[in-house]
Amino acid sequence: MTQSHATSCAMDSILRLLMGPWTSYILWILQSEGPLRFGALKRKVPGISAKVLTERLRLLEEAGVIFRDYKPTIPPQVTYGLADRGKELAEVFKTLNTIGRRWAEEDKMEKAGKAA
Amino acid sequence: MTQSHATSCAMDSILRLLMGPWTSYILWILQSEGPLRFGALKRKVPGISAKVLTERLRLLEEAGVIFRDYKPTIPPQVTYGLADRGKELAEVFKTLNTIGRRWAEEDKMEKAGKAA
DNA sequence: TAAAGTAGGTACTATATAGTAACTATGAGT
DNA sequence: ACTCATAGTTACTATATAGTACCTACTTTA
Repeated sequence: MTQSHATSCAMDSILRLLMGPWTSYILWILQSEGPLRFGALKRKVPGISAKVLTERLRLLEEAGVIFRDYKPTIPPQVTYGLADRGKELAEVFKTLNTIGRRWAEEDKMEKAGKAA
Repeated sequence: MTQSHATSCAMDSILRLLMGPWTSYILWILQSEGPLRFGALKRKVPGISAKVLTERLRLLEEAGVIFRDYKPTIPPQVTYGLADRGKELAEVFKTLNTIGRRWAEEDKMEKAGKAA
């Protein structure tokens, strides 16, 4: 049995989406830099391959978290940006980020205390 | 290059923790049912193996999200429950859950609208 | 004497998927 | 004629890890 049985809550589908590799980083960039073209976005996420970036963007678009604006010029122009749902998520991100920072702080203090 | 390079933000480590298989489900149960013994918890997460449950619990404990209370009786009694950090996360969970539910609602409406 | 329950640990396998490299069409520039 | 850029796609490989099955020590109960 795979875990799909047990993942009944709505939150889980969001987590599953967000947790793909690079995903949170991609959203973070789109949130802080605004809409970007594929190539520009790829350059902002050093190390990601076109394949994986495409994969992630497709999933995020399908979930309605980002929009995709395709202009069939030559060469084509494809722009990605946060949709309403993405902006909603960005708020939660900020909370998680704050919590994460505080935890890291606490852990550091704890370690320093033990070392003393 | 693996993605570790790119995951600089604090939020990411939390997401990475939460997203392990079953993890959010485990936390959800501990939040709604209170502290549970290993066996009881395992029974509440149908389909999970002892190995994976142990693995997840260890990670959550290491992150300070849950506590582990070990009593070396025979047979041993080990109780797990939400620590302060876990309760903090539970708040974010509720937000995500609400958002997830609304999205699912919206998606359903959308689909119904298209079908008509 | 044997089975069952506790809380796991160990060894192995199977599979999903991240990563790599090469390829697509089109046009612009030199 | 050749290269570069765009926005991907396709085919292949490599690896991390979820899953399965079996093991531990000890006691209680039948």
